[in-house]
Amino acid sequence: MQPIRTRFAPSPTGFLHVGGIRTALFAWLVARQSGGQFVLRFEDTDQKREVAGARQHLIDSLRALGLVYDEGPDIGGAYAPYVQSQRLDHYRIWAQRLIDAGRAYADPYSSAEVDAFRQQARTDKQAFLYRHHRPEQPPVWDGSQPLRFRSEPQPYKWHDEVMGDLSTGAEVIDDFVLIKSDGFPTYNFAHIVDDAEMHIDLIIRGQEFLASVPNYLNLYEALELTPPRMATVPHILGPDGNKKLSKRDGAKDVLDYLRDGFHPDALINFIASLGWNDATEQEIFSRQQLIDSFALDHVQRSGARFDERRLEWMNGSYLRSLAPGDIYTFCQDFWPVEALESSDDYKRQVLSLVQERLKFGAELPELTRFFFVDLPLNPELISGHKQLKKLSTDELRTLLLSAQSSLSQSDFSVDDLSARLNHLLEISGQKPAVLFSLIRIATTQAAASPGLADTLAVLGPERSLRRLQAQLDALTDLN
RNA sequence: GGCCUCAUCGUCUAACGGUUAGGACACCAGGUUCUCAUCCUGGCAAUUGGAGUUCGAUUCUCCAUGAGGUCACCA
Repeated sequence: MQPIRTRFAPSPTGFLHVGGIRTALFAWLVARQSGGQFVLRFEDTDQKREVAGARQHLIDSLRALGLVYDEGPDIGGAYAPYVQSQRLDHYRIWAQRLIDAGRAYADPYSSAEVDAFRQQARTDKQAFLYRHHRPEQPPVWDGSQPLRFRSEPQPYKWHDEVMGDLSTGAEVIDDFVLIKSDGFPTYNFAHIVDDAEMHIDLIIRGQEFLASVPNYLNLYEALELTPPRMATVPHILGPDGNKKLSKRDGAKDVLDYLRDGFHPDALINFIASLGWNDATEQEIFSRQQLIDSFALDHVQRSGARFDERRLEWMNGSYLRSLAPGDIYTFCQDFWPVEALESSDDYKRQVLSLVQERLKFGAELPELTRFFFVDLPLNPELISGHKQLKKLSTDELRTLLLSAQSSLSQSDFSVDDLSARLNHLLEISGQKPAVLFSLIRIATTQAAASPGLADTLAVLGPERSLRRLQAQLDALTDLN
């Protein structure tokens, strides 16, 4: 396989959401798979839309997900700079070539005049084409007017790595703006120059650019450039709508997912599988497996909905597979505040019990708080229990007293606790649903917890017996 | 309105003319001595509609419908 150079070229106008990440991921996968390079480039030609901090945010997001780029704004490379606002001289040179060849001209109209043309087209229920108003004797371009491309409309057929063979008629080709009156190039012009100069082999981008491709092809011809291969990926849709995923649809910053305790590998796996699969029934892919098996022609042509529940399942699957040391490291920032004073050893024991029920890191506090602090007694856990609510207070006390006397003799190893709990089951004649539930509730005051013997063993004798006593006291007060 | 693209279970998808239309998530039921979860077993559930082509269409063609994109001195 020939090495393929790909790029991710976001504009620093906001945070990076899953749609953007997916484009970056696919480009990264192709580069890694082929032994090529993955390039990051900032397309910051619209100063008005720039958002403070967005550049660093993009870099942080890619880093956090492990989408390491080989060349980019902050690390340089053979074709630096990788920031369009620092490449204006490059665009000037290519623009001059077009002017000299008679393929670019100054736009003499005011924006109000162009708007009027546009309005007329709308009234006539037609697509707006500037070239219908192309001036016969345009003024010499002095940089104060927009510079427009003099297109040569014709039909095009081309191949898209994802969408397949595409074609359009000449009616979609227009004289678009190359350089704005503020001196900055448009995306339409700048990306073509940059991709050519940076020797990008394959462009992967969202479907919002699909309609512009014929114009690009026309410009490539005027520039005497061979177009790179192109791949168009459909948008990721919101969870309940059909709209393109946006912040108000619940699209979150990928860093938010990381902050909530989603594992980068799981996030990568999930986003890759959103619209792509290798035609097998495999669902979980390691990073290397993704690199090995990814193929653009297996990317879905229709948009996919973002299903957070599936992400949670996948993340849980990843967390369960982590080795004890790795899950411990992963969870470091998610412990409840009450765990602050606890030893590493104790926290490791707790984690070994809750690892299999953790879907993402931010769930850790609610799952583990009772291991670190005595929760307030919650009478509803008993009064609302379908078995326990049938028992009298005296019966509950009797059961707890026998549990107390047996457990106080225990060394609190899991084996001994299990043996004693089984014995209690026999002598009390109660079902596990009654006896174990009661002891579990008394010692955790939590709606859910890991297995009883395991939980007691981690809690230890002091905490367990104290909580048993507290439950007894509460039941006594009721009498 | 013009142009382009898309269309399989609720969701993500497999089946590149022949399958009882497969898998996963979610959901439901049962099992794993208690809860929650894991794990196991089972269940529910789809080819947008209509014409063609063909011995045979999820698959090819056309039309309809629906959805998305685009028609910026934004990317």
